[in-house]
Amino acid sequence: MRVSRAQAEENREGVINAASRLFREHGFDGIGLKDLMKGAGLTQGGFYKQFESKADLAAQASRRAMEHATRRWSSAATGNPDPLEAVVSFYLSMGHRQERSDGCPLAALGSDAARQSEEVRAPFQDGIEAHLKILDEMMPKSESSKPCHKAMAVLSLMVGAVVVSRIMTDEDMSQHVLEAAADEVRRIALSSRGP
Amino acid sequence: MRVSRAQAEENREGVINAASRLFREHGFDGIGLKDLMKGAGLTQGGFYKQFESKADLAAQASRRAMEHATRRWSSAATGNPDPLEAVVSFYLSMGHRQERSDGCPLAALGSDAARQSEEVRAPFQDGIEAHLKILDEMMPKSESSKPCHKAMAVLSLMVGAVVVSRIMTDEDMSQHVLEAAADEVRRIALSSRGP
DNA sequence: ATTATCTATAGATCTATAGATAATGC
DNA sequence: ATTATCTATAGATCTATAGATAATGC
Repeated sequence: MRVSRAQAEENREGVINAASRLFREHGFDGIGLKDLMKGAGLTQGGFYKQFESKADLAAQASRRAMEHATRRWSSAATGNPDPLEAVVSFYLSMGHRQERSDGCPLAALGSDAARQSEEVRAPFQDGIEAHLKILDEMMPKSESSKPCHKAMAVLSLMVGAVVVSRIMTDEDMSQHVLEAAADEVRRIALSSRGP
Repeated sequence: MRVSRAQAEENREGVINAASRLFREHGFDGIGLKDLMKGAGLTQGGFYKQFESKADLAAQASRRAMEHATRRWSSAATGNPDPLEAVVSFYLSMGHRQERSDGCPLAALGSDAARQSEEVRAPFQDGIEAHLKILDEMMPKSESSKPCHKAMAVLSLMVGAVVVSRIMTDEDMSQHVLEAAADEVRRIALSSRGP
């Protein structure tokens, strides 16, 4: 029954990784400890030897998910002639709309996260800052505006568009929302970029 | 114990109204039938004489909340010299950020709604269309673009900003996000409005 | 007589804990 | 001997149903 320390650590990571997907799919309140552990091939009983509480796992799984999302933005941006377009084209796509469990945690858990304790919201705060930093690099350098001003608007627009798009039952309108958001993101990035 | 038919109908409405607030506060999975009924001063037992299921109440409460939100936009807009500014100033405010249970259902329940059945998502779809119609009136008339193109981007931006703003633990940044979104909404509305 | 609401309960599931089991690590 | 994971369980809560109660509506 007992496994090596290395294996135990691997199992713990497995739970966090599974939870990062399962929470995005079902919400923090939509899945129980039994299924979270089963997601990593374990049983419920070991949970409290690995984590302080369900909120503790929620916090760690959210951090994992946000870091993964940040890396995805980062790698889409670096080495691309048009970094913003690269991000827009995967984020504001019907593919992203459909795969909640592997997509942006802000869109999948945003409304849920707002209801959580600081413990759970903190990793989102950090992840948002990391996203803004990446986005800000792509924005026109306007000396007058406050830090990340445009990046904040663009992130809000992108997250909001995916949330709204996922709610809609009308698939055509749903896609139209993503396209409208993409067009506007491009306009924001172009604005005042000239001389 | 039995009450008049008029009172019974009033009680039913009371449950829907209470639920429309309580779901926004706690999420669809974050509150049970007992507390939903208690919100209207009733006990759990009568629930299934009033509603088909919890999802049925979720759908009706969501419709009620979306209709209320639409009226709020509508009344802020009509009779105001600058309708968009009127909507922006209540929607993208710290006051709205803080009062989840009386605020926009899209921001409070967006991520949750995306996980629900069509039955529950349909009232959101209808409410989104109603919001877009109001917003579209305020947008510059561009003959070339598709219907509600800019309105869709503005709605996404506003919803996303409130969602992101509510997640953030850093209050200053949280307010900054709302301000950045407000600035960008104004820019979008102004763009290509000139000759 | 009908029925709106109540109390009570079934059966499932939730978070969390206790103690057994069996393999690691010393 | 220690400990990672297991089975089992406590106690609360969840959705949903059954049947009692008491007031309305005919």
